[in-house]
Amino acid sequence: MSTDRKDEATEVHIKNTAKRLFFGEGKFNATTQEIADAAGVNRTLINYYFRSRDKLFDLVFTDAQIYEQKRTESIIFSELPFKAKIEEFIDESFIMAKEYPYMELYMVTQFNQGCYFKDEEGMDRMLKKFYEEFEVAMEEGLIRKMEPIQFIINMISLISFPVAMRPLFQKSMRLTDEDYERILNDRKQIIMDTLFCK
Amino acid sequence: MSTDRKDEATEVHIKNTAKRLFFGEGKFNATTQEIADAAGVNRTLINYYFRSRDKLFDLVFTDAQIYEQKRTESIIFSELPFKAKIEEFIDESFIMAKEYPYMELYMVTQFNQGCYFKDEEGMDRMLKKFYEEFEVAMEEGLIRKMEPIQFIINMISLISFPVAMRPLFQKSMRLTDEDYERILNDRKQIIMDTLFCK
DNA sequence: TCAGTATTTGACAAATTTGTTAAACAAAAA
DNA sequence: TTTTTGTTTAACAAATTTGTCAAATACTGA
Repeated sequence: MSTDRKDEATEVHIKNTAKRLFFGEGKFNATTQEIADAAGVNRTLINYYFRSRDKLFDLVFTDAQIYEQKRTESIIFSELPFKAKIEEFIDESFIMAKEYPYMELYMVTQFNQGCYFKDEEGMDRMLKKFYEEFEVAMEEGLIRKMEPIQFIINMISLISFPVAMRPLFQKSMRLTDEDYERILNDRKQIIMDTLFCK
Repeated sequence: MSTDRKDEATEVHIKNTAKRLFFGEGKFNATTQEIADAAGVNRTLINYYFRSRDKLFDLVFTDAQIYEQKRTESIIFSELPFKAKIEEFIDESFIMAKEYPYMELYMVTQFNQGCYFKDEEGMDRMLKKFYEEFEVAMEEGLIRKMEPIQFIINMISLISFPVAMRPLFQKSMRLTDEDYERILNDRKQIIMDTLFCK
């Protein structure tokens, strides 16, 4: 039977290992051998469970995309007030970034290689809802006047870039691991202050 | 002779083509054959001029790093007032980003693979100078109170991320090329408004 | 022109990586 | 136990990619 515990364990274990290598360690070009070694399994099991290297890559990419969207959706359609939603999003993003600092970078490189976006409808629904609440917040003077898309770009940039670019920032500015951890911890407040007027 | 025009032409031409593929088109894993084809030369010329694929990659990486640092240095040590320096930096960055949108992304992936930073001394001099002027600007109430490093991270994030992440943003938010061009053009003002109080 | 030097090319070898297959092995059902 | 099904392994083949080398070509200065 293809649904017993053992089967799933190995299949899921390989996928999780790939996820860790891609998103956690930034090894975007891991070979099947490297993934198998990291998972402690025979290399050909990757072919057995996923047919090909590409199929495994696609699967991890799609999974991450869907997961991210679900996460964002649950915040946007929650009952929190606008500003609290943003705080929640920052918190969640930092938790995610702690485990998978290179995820966004990986997504971009995949999109560059011609991957396409999965759930366009869901994204449309989210953006519509966000735009509505954004308009209200702007009226209330919570945010400087600007296009909602610019606010979204600002927000995601301020959250994701420092995490994704950590090796570059840290090396070029000669910061220790402790320095950078502290800097990241301070960022939530900095980002809120930067995004909101009051 | 190894310094005549023809020699340099081919060598520089190959290097520029590699630069275009990496930084301009985001093809971080271009093979020697792909680079040679794009340059319209025989593949083995890459070995003739650069010994190995790795050496060529290193060279492009180092060149870009030095160029970026020089560019930043000339702004920081110019006679402009603080705020004008930031404006200048944004302008220059967008010009650069227009030709090489994936440069920063490439730098990060290279750093991830263990590349090291070249001119640490020069960077220290720049940071020292920047921190001094930053303190003054903060005293004058031009900027909200924060660590200078946080300001730098904010600035670079707001400038670079939207360019590097363009394929992701554009696809996930269903924006046309024209839409995104316009959004980027509006960003200089948005960034200045976001970074400065007055 | 001609010798000497630098550049370019194609053929080849080596290394790396992926995917297939048949056989061994393990677990569950008959 | 035997059969059946699903899982794991090693050996092999194929594809891709890199690097070397000798021969061919182009260029330079005497």
